Amino acid sequence: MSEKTQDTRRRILEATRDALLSGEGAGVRMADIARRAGVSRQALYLHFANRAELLVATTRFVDEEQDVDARLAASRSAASGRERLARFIEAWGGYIPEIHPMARPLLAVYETDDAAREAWDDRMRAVREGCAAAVAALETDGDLAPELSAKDATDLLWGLLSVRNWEQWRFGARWSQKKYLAMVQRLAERALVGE
Amino acid sequence: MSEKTQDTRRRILEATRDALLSGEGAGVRMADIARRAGVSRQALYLHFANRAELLVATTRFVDEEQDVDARLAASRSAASGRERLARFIEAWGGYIPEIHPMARPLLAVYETDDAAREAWDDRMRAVREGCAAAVAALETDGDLAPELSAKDATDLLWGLLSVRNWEQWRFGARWSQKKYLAMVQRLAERALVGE
DNA sequence: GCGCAGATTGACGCTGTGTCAAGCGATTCC
DNA sequence: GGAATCGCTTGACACAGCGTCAATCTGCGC
Repeated sequence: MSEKTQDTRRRILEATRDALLSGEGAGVRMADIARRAGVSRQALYLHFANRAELLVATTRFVDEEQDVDARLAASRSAASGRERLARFIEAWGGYIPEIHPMARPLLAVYETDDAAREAWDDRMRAVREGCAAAVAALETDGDLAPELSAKDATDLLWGLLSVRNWEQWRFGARWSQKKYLAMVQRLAERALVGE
Repeated sequence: MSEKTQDTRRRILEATRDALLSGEGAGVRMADIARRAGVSRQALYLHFANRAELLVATTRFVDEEQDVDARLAASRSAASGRERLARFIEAWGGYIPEIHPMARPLLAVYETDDAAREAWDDRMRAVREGCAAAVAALETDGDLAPELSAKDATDLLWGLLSVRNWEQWRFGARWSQKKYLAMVQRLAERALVGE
């Protein structure tokens, strides 16, 4: 891959990100992206096999820009399990709004597009690992509700922190981001921590 | 509308329901439905303006068959607020699996199709009313967590009981329907009821 | 100057939705 | 018994958007 290749590729990714962020939402077409990148529609296919792959690459690109790993890692330094849980929710819940514009079109084709599903599931598995780590920390402290297995607690938390739930509460119920975070914190605490 | 018209319409609705139930999922095409109904593809358009409208009509049709209103109403006879909450979760949570095959393709076009969004939102508003009633009953008993307003509690419950959450826990986490119900019951109790 | 990589251009195939016009059989109306 | 009407069929078509292909162009390394 030459420097030029990398440059074009980058421009395409930025164009995709910007197109998605510009509010068009799920209706962003390959032709739109190409125009925005100042490149022919066919050039997109020289760099990405199809639309799904391009979307996936774009989420990864944005993840790197935003340094999501570092954000999620921050919760690791928490002193207690309960604090770690809170820090993780804060980190992930605060990150959702940033990736949501990218996530939306991906979710829109989730059912019909194998590549999109694969990519989304892959990212969500990473979130689940974060959930599992927080639950493990709780368990170590003896703070995990005794009636919950670690697996069930992880899945419970994972579900609470889903992007779909964020959409539901943020837009369906019209909660502010701040309120969303506060409510989910409270909910997770009550759901996972033993009395 | 003649008897024959009604008959054809009914056959189309049944064919749509069956096609959706037969596992094809969201990928059911107009042509498939027509073939199954033993009718020309164009006949579908004589009865329904477009695909979304047909899907919407099918969910209504199934709702009537299943008598969803009666199911949800059953919770109304509960003696206490807490029992009413439990009965409502049981009724709605138990109904989701039945309508899910119909709901899936509707949700798939939710973003792009106004009619579908309208219809789905309408049905979900009905669920929210059920949530609000359960929360009101809790409040009357003085069992609602004091830090929650009735509205927030309603939205919280509404979110927990969303179809997306059911999908997440049922398929993402691979919980059984029984486990889903038990977990959501526990979660709702802890989330809404004051100590 | 040669050759190749990266990009462009323009055309095409495909799928699935929705539209249109002509026609056909059964029922109804007088 | 003929005409009008209704419900449906048949076959063709337009359109959007994705993905593909072949031919061509441009610029760089050597």
